[in-house]
Formats: sequence, C-alpha cells, structure tokens
Amino acid sequence: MRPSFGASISTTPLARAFYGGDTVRVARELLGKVLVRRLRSATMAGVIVETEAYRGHDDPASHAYRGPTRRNIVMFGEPGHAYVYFTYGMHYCLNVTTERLGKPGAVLIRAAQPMKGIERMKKYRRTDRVVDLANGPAKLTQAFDITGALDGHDLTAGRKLFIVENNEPQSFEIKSTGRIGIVFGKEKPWRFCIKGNRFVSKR
DNA sequence: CTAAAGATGTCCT
DNA sequence: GGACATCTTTAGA
Repeated sequence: MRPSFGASISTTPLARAFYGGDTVRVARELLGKVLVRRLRSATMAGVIVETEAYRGHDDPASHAYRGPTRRNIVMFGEPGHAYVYFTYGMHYCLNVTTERLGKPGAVLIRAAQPMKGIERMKKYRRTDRVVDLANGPAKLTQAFDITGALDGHDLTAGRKLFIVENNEPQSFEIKSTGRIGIVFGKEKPWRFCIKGNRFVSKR
C-alpha cells in the first residue's frame, strides 16, 4: 500500500487566499483542480470539470439571498470551507465558500472526472460505469462519501476533504452557460465546465 | 431514446 | 402548503 496519495496527486491544499474574493472567479479557477477525499481506508480524487457560482444578496438563486439561516450559515463565514447541504429530501451537494467573513458566496462542485479510488467510488455509487460516478452534484457527493458531517469543514487543513493543484495540468477551454435546476437568476452565465469533457453532467 | 413520477428536509409565504 | 442548486426507476415512443 502506498503511504500517501500516489505520485501524481499533490498533498498541499489550496490556500485560503485562493478562495477569498470574487465567487465567479473562484468558480472558473476551480476547473482542472483536484478534489481529494481522504478516508481511513481509502483516498479518492477527481478533476473538477463543472462548477456553478452562487453569490449573496444580488443573486436570487443563492441560498444566502435572504440572509443567514441554520442551513446556510457557513456561506457567511470564512472562505475555504465546505458548505454541504441536503436537498430534495435525499441528496447532498458540495460547495466551497468564497468572498470574506460576513460576505456570503459559494461555488457548487457539480462534476468531477474520477482519478483515484475509482473502485471505492463504484461501491458507493452502486454502478460500474465510470462516467456515471460523479457527473452531477449529488452523484459526486455519493461517490466521495461526502455528507452533512463535512458541513463547515476547513478545506485548507489538508485533512478529510480538500482541493489541490493538478500536477499534470492539461490545457482546456472553459465554457460558461446559465445555471441548472433553478428558476430565478437563470440568465446569469455562472455555470462553468471544461469544454468537451465526458464527465460533465448531462442536459 | 425521452418523459413522468417518486423520494422528502429545509426554508419561505 | 409549496418550491427546491437532484437522481433513479419505470413506462412508452
């Protein structure tokens, strides 16, 4: 067994400064980065290929639009934390917080291309089709074993759940579109994905 | 292949 | 009570 992640995956989490600041910028720059989930018994990792930006009082589609609640309070805290919420009565979704303390913002991680721990992901997802492991926000949390227990988790600590640079960066084009599954704020082109990537969610 | 229905916590009116 | 940052299964073209 390898002691760590394997040669190709960095162990250094992105710093707080990466997350602090404009939410839309963070959403774009997260494409191509690597999401890492460390469990006692396994490590999973995948390249982020699809994101959506959710801002604050100026974004009616954002959970933070109407001010803080018990669910969304993490969005109002320090950047660089996980905001994990439960939706549709059965699914979790993973966001990373942005902006600065007191100013809400978050980026929804919608899809990832599995790199490592694929066998474990297949188990959690109950499917052998690799393209279906994390091509949607709730599929991704299922594949990476992310639940509400990780809500508020500090992504800069390098434990349990964090994001790193891709050691083998590839050039890609970024495509931006309207966000998915919402009513208000549809027209804002704040969904970003890697053009042509097979692991982007459908629709 | 597309379309519809069902599961159901949290927040809002 | 109703909407929702979703996914799966089933039914039908």
